[in-house]
Amino acid sequence: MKFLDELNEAQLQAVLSHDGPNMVIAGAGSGKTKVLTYRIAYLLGEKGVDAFNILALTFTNKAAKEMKERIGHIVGNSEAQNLWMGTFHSVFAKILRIEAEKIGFPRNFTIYDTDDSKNLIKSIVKEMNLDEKVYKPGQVYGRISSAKNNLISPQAYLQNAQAIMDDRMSGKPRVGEIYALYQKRLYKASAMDFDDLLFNTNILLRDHPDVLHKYQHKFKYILVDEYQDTNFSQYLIVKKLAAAFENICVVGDDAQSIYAFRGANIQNILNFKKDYPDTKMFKLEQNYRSTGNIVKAANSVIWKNKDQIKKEVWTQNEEGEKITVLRAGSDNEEGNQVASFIFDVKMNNQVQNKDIAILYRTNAQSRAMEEALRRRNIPYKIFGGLSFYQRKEVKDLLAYFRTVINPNDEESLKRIVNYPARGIGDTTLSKIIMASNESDKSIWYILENIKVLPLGLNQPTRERLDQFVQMIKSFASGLEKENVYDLALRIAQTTGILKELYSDKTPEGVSRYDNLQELLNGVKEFSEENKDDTERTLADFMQEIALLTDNDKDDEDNFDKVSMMTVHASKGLEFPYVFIVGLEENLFPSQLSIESREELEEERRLFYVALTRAKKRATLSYATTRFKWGNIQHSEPSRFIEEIDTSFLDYSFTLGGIKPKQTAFEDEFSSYFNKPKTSQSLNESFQFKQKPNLTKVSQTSASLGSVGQGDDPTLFKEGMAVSHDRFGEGKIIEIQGDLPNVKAVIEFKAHGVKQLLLKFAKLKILN
DNA sequence: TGCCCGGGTGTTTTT
DNA sequence: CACCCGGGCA
Repeated sequence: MKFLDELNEAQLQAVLSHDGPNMVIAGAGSGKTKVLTYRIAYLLGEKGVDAFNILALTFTNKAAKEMKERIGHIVGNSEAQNLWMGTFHSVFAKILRIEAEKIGFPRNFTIYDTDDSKNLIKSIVKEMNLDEKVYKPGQVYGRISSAKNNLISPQAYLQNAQAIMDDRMSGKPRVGEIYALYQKRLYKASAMDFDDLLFNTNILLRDHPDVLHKYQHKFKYILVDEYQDTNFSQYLIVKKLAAAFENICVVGDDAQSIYAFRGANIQNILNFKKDYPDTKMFKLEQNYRSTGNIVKAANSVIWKNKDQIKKEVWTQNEEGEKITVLRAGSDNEEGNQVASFIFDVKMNNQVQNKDIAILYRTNAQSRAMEEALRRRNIPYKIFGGLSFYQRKEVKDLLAYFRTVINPNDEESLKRIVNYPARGIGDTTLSKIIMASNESDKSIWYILENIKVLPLGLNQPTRERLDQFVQMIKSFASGLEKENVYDLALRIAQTTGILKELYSDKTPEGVSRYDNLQELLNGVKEFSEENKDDTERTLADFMQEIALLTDNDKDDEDNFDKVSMMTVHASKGLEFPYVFIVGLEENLFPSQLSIESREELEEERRLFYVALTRAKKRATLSYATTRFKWGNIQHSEPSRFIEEIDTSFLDYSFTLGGIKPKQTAFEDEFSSYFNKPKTSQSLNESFQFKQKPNLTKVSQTSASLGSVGQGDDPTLFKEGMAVSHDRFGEGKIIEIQGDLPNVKAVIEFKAHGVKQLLLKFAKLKILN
């Protein structure tokens, strides 16, 4: 095969070793995707393996799509089309639909997204009369998710000593019960959450040897990309499927494992050899992406980690420029420095915007960067954030689609039963929900029988509910015979959603309407993509969309913009010029991670990932003060900067930096002088919020004529009598926390005990 | 039913 | 600080 000469020796060996267990440790930028692609092409083209017998699992839909395209180029699209290639979730969702009945689910089960799951948990917490402040849906969901990723069922969870203790320690002893009820509700709704797609696949393969046998023999060759990011549930699926032939090839880089916090287990890659003693291991160590300086700097950092597979990434590329370090007095100034640096880089090196990326640890950091780029008229695009499919109006219409496909889907049903408003209020709904939970029948079942069930609802209400049921049924009758776009449009029109948004002429309303049009266009495209003769249904559309994220959509209008994203989101990407910002202790590495070695090592890997995105030049920046929770906080440079061997660093730019003592006012002032003086930017500079001044005043001197707000937080002591605008008079029982987030526990005469943040509470001292 | 206000809370992430 | 949520009120 002629394409094989495009590979280096290590890559070639990894491609040619087609049978048996193989592990490819692929350093950053070492041509990992190339090896996977050619390996599959080799199996297809040279070894005569049938595409239907190959299973390739990737981390994102995007990766799967790109790889399929590349393989298509080599062996032809029709052949590539037959590969089973996709994310764990999408591949096993497909299999679960085929085998659904075996584990007691209908084929049309709904996939709940994270929002659905959290809403469901929220209603369960309410039902159990638990405190929502204690049992926060997000946290409970996290617990349940990690249980599922470790294949711990609700029953097992309730008896799991570790889980019981953890929950007790965190003050949430009833998580196990919530989990059990949550699972019951999912079942009643014929729904699975993301983790269930993997959990239930495990159940399916465990309890049905015939099914296991079938897929073991179907997938004679299994390839797993980003193996370092698999969790236990995924690991076990792969292990079971591969057990018959052991033609399994995993590709990954332990140094780039950055998802442990959501259940990924780096041990999966470290222990692969134990599972398959015959493993042939290949190391791809030549980096084709970055300059010598960047590669060596990255090495010098990652070698500080204890947990790793020994390897040395090297490159033949030129040494390139050293890594620049920028130091700023504040987060805003950091933005300005980075923006002006970008400006210079563009001027001096003929660089396009799309060649540049700004990477940060947390999303919140994007704002200072945005403002600075905007002021210099540098176009940018932020990755991440609210996804198209999570927008309210989109979710609303999708909820109709979901209800039509699976009327048992309670989260969707609850969402739309009274939207657009049709006189079915909360009271009515809660009666129905209660009846549903008591009888263990779905809400839909109750609604279908609403006319004969004695729920204490009046005649007109029952009438309206019945009309709703009839409407959904009329849509459902079109599922099999109506063209998917026609049906979708009919739903959007008949329900009145389109009309409702069309009449809203505010900018937001217009944009919502546009979003619905975009969704409908998506359905139209989907129906026209129809390659085989079989008509694609609305259920097919939802199946495709449920596991899609914005990153998977092709971006049309991002052809020349600076990319801004979290380091996590940058994995697998590369840019000639990379700026890693906010390199400060307690930010990167994150405050949450500096206590244990394992977590700190993950932060270090994260930094390694960030650094190795850069092809030509990397710039690191930090600020000595930063706004956090509305306060200025002092910060120290990140240990990761110091961990880079100094011979690869260029500190000269930090010397001209503005002194850390500078006040925020001067900061804004200087930034004003640094930027092009167009009238527009002049206006913008006046729109700045004057954040720090107020805070400072209240922290240092006692209320200098503060606008009748309340007394200075430092003056409050335990035992004092105070008064509050709303709660009236009370007595301070306890003072907690540090300035400026001091909390007071106050017993009010009329309202009982409350905890108030002094900086907000506007408390007055009596006498 | 929807708006306003006070209060609470947060700042990895992806399927 | 900025955003979200729930409660109170019109």
